[in-house]
Amino acid sequence: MNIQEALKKTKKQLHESGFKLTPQREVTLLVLLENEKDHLSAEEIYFFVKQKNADIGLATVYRTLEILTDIKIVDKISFDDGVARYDLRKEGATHFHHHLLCLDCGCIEEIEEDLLGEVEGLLNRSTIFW
Amino acid sequence: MNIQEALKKTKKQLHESGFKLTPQREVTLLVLLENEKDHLSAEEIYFFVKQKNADIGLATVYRTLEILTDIKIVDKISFDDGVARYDLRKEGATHFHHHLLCLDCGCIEEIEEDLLGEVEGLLNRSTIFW
DNA sequence: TTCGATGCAAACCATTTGCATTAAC
DNA sequence: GTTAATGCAAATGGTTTGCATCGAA
Repeated sequence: MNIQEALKKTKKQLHESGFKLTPQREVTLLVLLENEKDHLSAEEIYFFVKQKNADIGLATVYRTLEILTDIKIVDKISFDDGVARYDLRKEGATHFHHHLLCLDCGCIEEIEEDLLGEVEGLLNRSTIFW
Repeated sequence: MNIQEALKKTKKQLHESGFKLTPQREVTLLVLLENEKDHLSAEEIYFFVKQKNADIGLATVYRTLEILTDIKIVDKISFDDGVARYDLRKEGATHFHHHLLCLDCGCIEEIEEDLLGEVEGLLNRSTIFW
């Protein structure tokens, strides 16, 4: 699926969840899709969004990310550096995946293997993994 | 191992790492040992420490917890609520364990099963798990 | 005696919020 | 036209830091 298709799909999800489709939300989604491999912080997303000549405030980026987290389009990740990062959910992913954080360079890698599948079966939906 | 033994042992670890054994550090260790089952935040630890009539500032608690994290006596855990929690390492534990956070009541449970053992074998010591 | 440790208050900084204005529906 | 969404600036709150003092070694 290319970016335009994915954008269309996520916009539809937003709309179906009862939210208005504003240009600010659209450009934030676009930045997330264009940087799917990275784990961007709100400030970084704000920076990229501004580069697209978007008229947007940082608070709106935060508010948009909160909505996207609520409707499960992105996952919010907290490492110990005091900055939350946001990760687009993989197509069809039903649960969180893990990350490796390099203590030397700070880079983040994803663990592809499904480490939690077995345990998740035991849990109800009021529970999230960490 | 009872609390007094454990305290003696962790104090030794602190000292062997080149840190001074101050009353503030000792009482912080004691609170951590007495609440081993909980996942206390710095503020909560400060509260318990103060209850022991200790003359200590919140900044010292933070500084002590940073040291204890560095020398691997505790693990620092970040959920998405903006408060770091601190978890005494289990005796002989060589890697991080996982947590379940209840979205209704906020309680935290530990996952006993070793979910990461296999993958850890692939990694060098510059890497931490999340 | 020395140098690390402490307490306090101020600084920091990511995130949230109040409010008047704007725009999606 | 209604109501949610936005931008801005101010507030929030957990954590860190500067600095003078203290005390473990």
